[in-house]
Amino acid sequence: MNSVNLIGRWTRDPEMRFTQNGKALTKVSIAVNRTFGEGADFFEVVIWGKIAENTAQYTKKGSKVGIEGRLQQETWEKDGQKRSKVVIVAERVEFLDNKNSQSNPNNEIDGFQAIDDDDDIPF
Amino acid sequence: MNSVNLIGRWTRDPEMRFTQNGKALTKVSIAVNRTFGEGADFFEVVIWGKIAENTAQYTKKGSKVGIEGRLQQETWEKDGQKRSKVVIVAERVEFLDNKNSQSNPNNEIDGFQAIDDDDDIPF
Amino acid sequence: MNSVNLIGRWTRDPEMRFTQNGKALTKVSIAVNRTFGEGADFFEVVIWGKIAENTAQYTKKGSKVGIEGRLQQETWEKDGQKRSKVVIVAERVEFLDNKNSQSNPNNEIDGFQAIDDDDDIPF
Amino acid sequence: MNSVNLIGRWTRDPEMRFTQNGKALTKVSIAVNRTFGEGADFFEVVIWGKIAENTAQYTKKGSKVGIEGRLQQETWEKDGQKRSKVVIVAERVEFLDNKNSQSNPNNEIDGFQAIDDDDDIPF
DNA sequence: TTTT
DNA sequence: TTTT
Repeated sequence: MNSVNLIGRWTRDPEMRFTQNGKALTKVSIAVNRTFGEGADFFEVVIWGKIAENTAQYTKKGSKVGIEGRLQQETWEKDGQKRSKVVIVAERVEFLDNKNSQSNPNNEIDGFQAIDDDDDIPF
Repeated sequence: MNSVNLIGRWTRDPEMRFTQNGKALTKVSIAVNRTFGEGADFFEVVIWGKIAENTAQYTKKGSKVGIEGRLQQETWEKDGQKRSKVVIVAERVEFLDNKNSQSNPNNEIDGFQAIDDDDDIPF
Repeated sequence: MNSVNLIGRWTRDPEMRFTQNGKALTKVSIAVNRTFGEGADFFEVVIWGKIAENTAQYTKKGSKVGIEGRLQQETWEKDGQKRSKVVIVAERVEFLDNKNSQSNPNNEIDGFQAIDDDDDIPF
Repeated sequence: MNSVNLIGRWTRDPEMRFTQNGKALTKVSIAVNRTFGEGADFFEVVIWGKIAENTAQYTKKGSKVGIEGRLQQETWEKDGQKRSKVVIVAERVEFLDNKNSQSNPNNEIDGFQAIDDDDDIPF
């Protein structure tokens, strides 16, 4: 079991690219406010596939989002040193800014996005 | 382990009362939209203590909220029949309507509310 | 967002069947102990696909499991009355009885089972 | 909202100490197996209060546990460089080794431990 | 209806 | 009984 749920705001615009095998990959950072209003924690978020595309397209720095995902340890080498950090792999991203509820009455982009990209999800 | 995380909207105004021992108790129902936009699920939510008061004071029918809590089985008797249902006991409620972000720059009621007033530890 | 995480024990043997479209469906009930040892809550669990098969094959009444899933409201009619109840749709089931850690050194069935076999809806 | 749920095993013995203000603090590291059996992720876990004491007393390297908690960003300075890492603050720890289910039929230490230390929780 |  |  490895499950994470967060609500927060992007601290910068989501950056999307395609990997060599053609899969969309978005990286972004989230600010999660602490319970009693004293500051925030900042985490790195990694998103794959169709929701990576949707997130890059429909959200930006400051957007409020809800995330369902899991924790992952990323490891790499730098100067012969093993380094590692914890990131959140988002499996669902819910867009929580209802600014567009006027202009988007059907709420099509508000709500969870599908996990996968290699398929058919209407979006 | 018993952990639930939801984002949704109240389907009616939260109803608060005080129990005999003076503890605030709010009951409300939440609509949680399904992933692919096809309908919603409706759940009953029970809130205790200070967040019960805050929820009743600052949210209403239609308010968007994030909930951290746990599942609980409520049981009772009716006509000599044992009945039971599942409710969510919310230990934190995050108010997600940023309408008030203008009028409430310090964001005091936006964000998680403390669990406790002055009593026992629910967590 | 709709996310549930539980640890508990099956209160009865998982019952598996295949739906008309050939998808495995397992129903079972879980007992989740409360924090301070006073009793338990009982919830109904619904499992689809390959993990439905694995759960039916490798677990039984009394098995300890961890569940990742989501809440779902089931509705039906009885005597012209609309009825409804809350169930947990398990998207992952982790088998926590390490009795078999001897006989199953590779731990292949201990740990999360994949959600799907070969089809739609990864989540 | 900031919620994490994990099942895994301690990679080393939990190390407990008391802070200056007399609060118990346990640090430990957890290995969480990936879904399809390919490897594990390793995370640092921080535990406060009574459950810090219980965890140090009743678990050790290799113990299987379930954790409910939240993510926290720890920051510090090293060589004039700002550094930061993500840790899990465990608010509940469930002991999942049922070795003692024989010798401990009442299961008193199996199950969640309370969060706080400044009180009375029977344990 | 209930698990350990 | 239901929210947007």
